[in-house]
Amino acid sequence: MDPSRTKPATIADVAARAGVSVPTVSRVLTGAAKVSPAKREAVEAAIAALGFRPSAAARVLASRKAQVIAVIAGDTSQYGYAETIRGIEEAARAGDYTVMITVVESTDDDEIDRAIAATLSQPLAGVCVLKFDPPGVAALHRIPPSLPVVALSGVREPGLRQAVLDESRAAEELTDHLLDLGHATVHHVRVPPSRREDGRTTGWRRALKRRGAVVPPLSDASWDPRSGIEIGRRLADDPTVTAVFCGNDEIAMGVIRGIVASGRRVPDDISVAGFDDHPLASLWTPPLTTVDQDFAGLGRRGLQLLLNEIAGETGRRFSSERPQLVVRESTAPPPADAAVRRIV
Amino acid sequence: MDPSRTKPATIADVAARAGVSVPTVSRVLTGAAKVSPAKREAVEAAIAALGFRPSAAARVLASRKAQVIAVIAGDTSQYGYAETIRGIEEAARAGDYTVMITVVESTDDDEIDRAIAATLSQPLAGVCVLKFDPPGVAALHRIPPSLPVVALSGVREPGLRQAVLDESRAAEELTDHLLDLGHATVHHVRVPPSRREDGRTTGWRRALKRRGAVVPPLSDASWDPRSGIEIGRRLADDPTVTAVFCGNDEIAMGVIRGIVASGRRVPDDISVAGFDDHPLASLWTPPLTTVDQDFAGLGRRGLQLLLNEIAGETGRRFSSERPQLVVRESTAPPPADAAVRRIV
DNA sequence: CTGAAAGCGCTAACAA
DNA sequence: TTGTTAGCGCTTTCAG
Repeated sequence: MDPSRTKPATIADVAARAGVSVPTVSRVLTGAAKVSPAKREAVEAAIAALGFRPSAAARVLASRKAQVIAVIAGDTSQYGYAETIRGIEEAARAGDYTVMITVVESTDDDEIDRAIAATLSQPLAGVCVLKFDPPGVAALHRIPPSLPVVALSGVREPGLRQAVLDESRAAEELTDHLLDLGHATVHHVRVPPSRREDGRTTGWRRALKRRGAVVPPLSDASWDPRSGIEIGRRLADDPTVTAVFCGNDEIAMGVIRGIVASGRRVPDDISVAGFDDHPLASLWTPPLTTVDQDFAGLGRRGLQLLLNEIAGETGRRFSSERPQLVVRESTAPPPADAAVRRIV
Repeated sequence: MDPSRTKPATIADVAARAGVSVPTVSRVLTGAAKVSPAKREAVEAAIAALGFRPSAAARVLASRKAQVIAVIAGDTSQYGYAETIRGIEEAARAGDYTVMITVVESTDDDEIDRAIAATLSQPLAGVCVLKFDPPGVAALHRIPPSLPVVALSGVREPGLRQAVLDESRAAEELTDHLLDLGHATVHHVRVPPSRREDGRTTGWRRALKRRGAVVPPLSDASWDPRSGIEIGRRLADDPTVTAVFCGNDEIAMGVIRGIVASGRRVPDDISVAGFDDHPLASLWTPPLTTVDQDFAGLGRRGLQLLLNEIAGETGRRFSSERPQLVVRESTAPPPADAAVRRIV
């Protein structure tokens, strides 16, 4: 009587109630083989009446086919990660897959193995690795080669099935925008890089070199927006700094805060640009010039690639998209005296 | 030779290689029964040599015990949700559980069932429902009663195993703070409520009534920070408005933007407070007065409660924590003329 | 189209 | 302590 004590119906219960054999029930469940309309209806009625839900565990065991996608990420609450995961989940749900999340916080192999052990012992259809930071990159190498894998990141790499957001091209375009405004060079604040050099930094450097501008030393920020404040202060103290490109919008907000605290204005004295087009970027004072990254789309594309591989398709192993430059009010031409100084 | 074609080792392979029976391998795996050191070592060596990883599906099927926790949420990329999920995942990983995420976007029973069907067919140890919005609330009722469930939310409700962040107390305190500053009353901008009335709104109303202040009409915002802009404009147009309490920090940022665009100052003309202590709240101009919510802690506490229930403990069914008021610079006494108008 | 028989990889009694 | 014997709930041959 107590529903909480009723144990779930099995396929045998359904078969009995519908007056058919167990394999017939299985056939209507999987839709694999033809079943006469009469029996099919009887089975469906029994399923509904019993509230039967097939056990995924038994199913996986018998069919050797899983319906779970594991997502491995270095972080889940950062804007970009959270959005990417949202896109993955959305696409997975549409394809009747379920998403499992595992966070890896370290780059140490043993720690990674420990973190992903519970997940890898699950029956997995495939794995999505968010390769935006060192832990994500390290985790990629610990996935058994027998599992279909797709990497999502900001830089193309050979030999990998991956969906990317072409950050270096976008960063190059953003740097060009600043240079076009008349700045002699552009400083860069880097967020924790995924490799020796991430796409944003690469694009920035490439634009500077192509235009013959000096490549100033990098500043390194953490993921915490407040880490930008001190960097902003330091940059503001250097009178030759007129343009700063930050690795993400949140750091840009911190940097602006630090610059303003030092008594210099944005963009009048110093232009500051971010990256990502965070939901608050347009609300910031001043509204941020940035690059719109479609993270949710990246997640969807990545999952699609993975599903293709799972289906055994030999087609595309790669999907790239170019983020869009969004010019707002935090970037402007350098102040007149800076321009003069440059010419001299 | 090709590792990608090697099929995974089974427990039988391990047993054969170690020269023991299958159940003995199982015993060292589960640690349930005593095994002689010699055999244990042989088994462990075989496991390592073969890179054996037990199949969770088979394990679940045989033992009827799952190691997966499903998290059902209405959103995953919002700051509060993302942080809560991070806390859940962290605690789950520590307890060797794995976390599965499912998003429900609708409040329609059929759609919810469709969304969670794939997840519920998995062998689940328990379910965490993030009950902060209407889809989350609706989803709670669609979980089979046979499954251990814990609800995470901002308001206590009887009959539920739940971890809460006592929002109404905190909202009351925040409203009191504004009233203490000398404001005649406080306006409220609500984010999509989880019930007829959410904790933030309840606390606000309670404080106002207790202090004998007028309860002004509510404004409703969406989750998009930009929806606050228009509301800010409208509020700024009403000269009697001197204090606004927004349902979250992001909306507060939008509201401030709208107020400033209308030519009024924050906090000089109008005080604005948020809720959540978003990572950018302290960087905003002006830095936001808000309430610090420990979402990650909420997630950890909730998961702990769920683990207790799974372990069959009859102990605490409830865990509550009081968010902390954080006073920064977006709130101040009302302008002198407003005070006069109030006395008259 | 349908049913009978045989597992999937593991754990849980039960003897030994 | 250890091995033997039975399944867990489902899918997959294979006959019919």
